[in-house]
Amino acid sequence: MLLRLDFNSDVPIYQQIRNQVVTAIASGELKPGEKLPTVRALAEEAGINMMTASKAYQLLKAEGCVTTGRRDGAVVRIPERGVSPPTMDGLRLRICELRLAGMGKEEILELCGKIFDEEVSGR
Amino acid sequence: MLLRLDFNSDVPIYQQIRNQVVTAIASGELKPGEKLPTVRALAEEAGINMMTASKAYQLLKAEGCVTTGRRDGAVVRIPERGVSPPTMDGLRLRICELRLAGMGKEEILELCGKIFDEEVSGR
Amino acid sequence: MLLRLDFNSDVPIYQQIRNQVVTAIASGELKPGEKLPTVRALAEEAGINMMTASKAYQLLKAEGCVTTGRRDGAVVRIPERGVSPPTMDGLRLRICELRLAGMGKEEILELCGKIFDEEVSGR
Amino acid sequence: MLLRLDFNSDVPIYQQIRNQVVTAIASGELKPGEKLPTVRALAEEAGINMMTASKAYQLLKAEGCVTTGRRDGAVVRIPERGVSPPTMDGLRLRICELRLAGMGKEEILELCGKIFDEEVSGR
DNA sequence: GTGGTCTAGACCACA
DNA sequence: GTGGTCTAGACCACG
Repeated sequence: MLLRLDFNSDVPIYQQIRNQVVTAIASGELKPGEKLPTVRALAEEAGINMMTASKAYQLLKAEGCVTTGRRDGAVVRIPERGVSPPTMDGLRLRICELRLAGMGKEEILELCGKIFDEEVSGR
Repeated sequence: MLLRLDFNSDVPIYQQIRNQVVTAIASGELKPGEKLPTVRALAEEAGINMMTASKAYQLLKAEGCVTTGRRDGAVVRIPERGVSPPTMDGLRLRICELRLAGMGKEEILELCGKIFDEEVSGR
Repeated sequence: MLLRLDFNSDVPIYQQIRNQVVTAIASGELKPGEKLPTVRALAEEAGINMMTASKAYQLLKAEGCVTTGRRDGAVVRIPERGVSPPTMDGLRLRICELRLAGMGKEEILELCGKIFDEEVSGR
Repeated sequence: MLLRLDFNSDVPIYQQIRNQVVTAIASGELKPGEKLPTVRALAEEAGINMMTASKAYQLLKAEGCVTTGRRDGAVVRIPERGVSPPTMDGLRLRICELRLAGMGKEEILELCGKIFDEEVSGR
């Protein structure tokens, strides 16, 4: 899995990592049981600090997307939790933005369907 | 239009304002040509710093959602720009999160349609 | 409020801080709305790093015991959450330990009542 | 006696073992004089490192909950020591957490009594 | 001036 | 060798 980090973004690096891992799991690129790089390896690969990498893993752990044991490093999991309020709020906002960009209901649904198919094609 | 600000949120105040204005325009609660309060008035009403209110308007102006006249007045308009990359990225992320929360394509599309109907009912 | 940190303890410093704040809130020493020192002030007072102090506040924030805004620093809150599983597990373990120390049911209940009265006397 | 280890927990494996043995003794599931598996056997059964198993036994021995013979054998005993400070501190913390979760004195005592009855029923 | 983020190191408990 | 913790600084967004 290849990370694409934007160091100039307002989005914290650890959040970018979290987002990309979430996306990768949803798309099937990362499968349950698969091992993620160690914090050290990730930090070196991505050219970031260990603590930043660690924080990303802690976020993912708190969401139930990975388990970080003392044995295996970080391992991918499928979380059991339902939809979180931030997810709903974010979705609502994006749909409003699409509406403002001139899209109608059908267009939006088509777009969402297309995104779903693209992202989850591998699964 | 009533602003609901959460001062404990991680989302910056100015961003909350921007989001709520965007949502209000999308829902038809705010209509093109309608005048928004001045920066000063908004700051007083909401109990926030003038710089914060100003920043929110700047954001909205940059997105083409308002036009700001000579003084502080801001007038609602419908932006002409298409869908922005952040919007697309955000939407993609939310859909991945829904997928990870266990929802299938049909459920997600249904949810999006429901949100659209709720938010844009007034228009 | 005075913090007593044991730098030789296995319990992480940020956890010690969290525990003492929780105890202080329960005892009424800290009241809702009361302001906690800034991370910088706390770090200096306690002779610890800013990030350690910050982590303690983040823990408390995640538990709903404080709100850390960009305006006021950290402010004490009464959390709305119910009893967490770790609390129950910890309580269960301690009761077993008391049993093993030779205490009977009545003695244990008396002890718990005494602790409650001591800790929550100020409230 | 069946160990239930959570390798994803933040609680160290050896501590989990210690806790469960303590609980088992308190509940009467393990009786004084009863033999525990050797370090080697325990490690194999539970799929853990021998050092981890050994550390758990060392903990229990230090607390007076087992006596270890010449080889690896460990025999259950009832400790003579009184209540340890960590136990008291932990109990105090849990009671504060319960208080913060909104429980009153009566509720807490009732809960403690219920836990006692459940855990120590077999004795 | 606040908390949030990040860096570049170090030490330690765990396994 | 892993992740967790901590330090001593720095920069930045927010207000």
